[in-house]
Amino acid sequence: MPIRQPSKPRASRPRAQARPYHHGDLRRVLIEAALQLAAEGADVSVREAARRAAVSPGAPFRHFPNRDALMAAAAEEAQRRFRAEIEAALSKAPASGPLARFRAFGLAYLRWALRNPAHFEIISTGRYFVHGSSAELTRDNAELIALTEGILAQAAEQGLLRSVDLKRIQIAGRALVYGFARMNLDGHFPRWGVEAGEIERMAEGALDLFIAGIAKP
Amino acid sequence: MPIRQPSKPRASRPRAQARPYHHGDLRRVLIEAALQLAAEGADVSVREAARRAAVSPGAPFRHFPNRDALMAAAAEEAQRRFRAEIEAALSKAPASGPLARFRAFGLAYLRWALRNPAHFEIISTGRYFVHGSSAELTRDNAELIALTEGILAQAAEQGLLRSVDLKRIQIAGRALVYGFARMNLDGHFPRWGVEAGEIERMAEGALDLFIAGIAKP
DNA sequence: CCCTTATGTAATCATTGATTACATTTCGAT
DNA sequence: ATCGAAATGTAATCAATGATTACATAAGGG
Repeated sequence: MPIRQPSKPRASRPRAQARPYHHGDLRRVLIEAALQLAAEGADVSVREAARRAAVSPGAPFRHFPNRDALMAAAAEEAQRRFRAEIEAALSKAPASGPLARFRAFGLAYLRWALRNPAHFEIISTGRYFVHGSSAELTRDNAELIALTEGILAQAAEQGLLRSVDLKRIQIAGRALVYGFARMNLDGHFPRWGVEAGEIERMAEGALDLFIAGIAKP
Repeated sequence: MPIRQPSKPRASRPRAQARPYHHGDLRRVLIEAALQLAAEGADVSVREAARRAAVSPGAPFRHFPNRDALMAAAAEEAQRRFRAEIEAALSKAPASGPLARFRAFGLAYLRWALRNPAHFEIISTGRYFVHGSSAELTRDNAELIALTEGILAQAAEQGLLRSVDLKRIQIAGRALVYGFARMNLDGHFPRWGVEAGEIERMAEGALDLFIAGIAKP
């Protein structure tokens, strides 16, 4: 695993070749290429990523033992961005009530998933690499879940919920936003897509319906 | 498109070869092989389906123009089974109230999806063939949606719902069951899987929570 | 009975993931 | 500074797969 961050390839003797033999930060570039390919809707192949990095087809295997490892690394990067966006949204509504924070969380989740469908798929689907093989991904995800559990616990403390079965609420809420994100991803909103924002408004409506359902009347 | 159902290959002159040159019903067998492969967790390849049918690698292309067409046919078959199970469940609760029927629908949906994850994926994911390329699949799915809309309309007529925004309820409910089914499919219930039935009970709980949320108190 | 059509086989090609042998660069120990 | 080991890239190669083409065989209607 290449950990060191090599400085820009030193301008040494072999000035003849345009590209230096060593790439500089191939690992990062390959991950970026994989994410870009996914975002373009193309299927991610190691060779195509290598092609985009202007490198031989075998080079990526110096950094990733196999295709799955590349996809796992790409998933970790995507998950970082996903999580950053959610935490940013929450930090903008710090003092609001627990249910408002719950809503902000769900909305940020939905917005990111709807706007980065291919990256959401890589993160969530466990088809591109063995699910659970990345400790970072597992930990990040667990922390997000713990975050919602904390918010729900606050809501329960303040007597805002009809039911105190927090686990059930948590799972149902997760299934709702996950389902919405995946329905979009899987092409279940054909004609709505024509007007951008329509799907996000539907998602917001579904989330509000759910929250109204769990809130004490 | 081979429509005719050929009778068992006639025992004519060339008795020497064990298998007759013509297969009998290769199309059906290939679809079955594809579904079986998916159910086993293997990725479905045309060649492997041909192998299972004991036929040359090129033979499937006499029945399907490409891999996607085979997958689409497999999806149609799976959808038929899915729909049959839902309609059977509904026919067993014909006279119950609309909310009970809504619940029965959701439960049948979840049970089938949880017990036939790979087939559910083929139906729903639009990754194995161009989503919308199969008119039968599209129609079947639309009819299932119309079914739930009818049930919800009944519930609204009888004043059982807190909100009359049926479209929103429909979408949210669909996202919930779809999300639960896909979370299972995508490996988001790791440790719960140890005890079979645990996931189904969680699904039932989430569904009941949702129904309690939309029902008038 | 023959001829058209449907259906299967065999050979072949491009793409892809993966491995191996070899070349070049980098870096630390001396 | 220099030398050798480790890191990193290239070239060649392999097996599997989707797909196409030329050819072989079966089925059934005139």
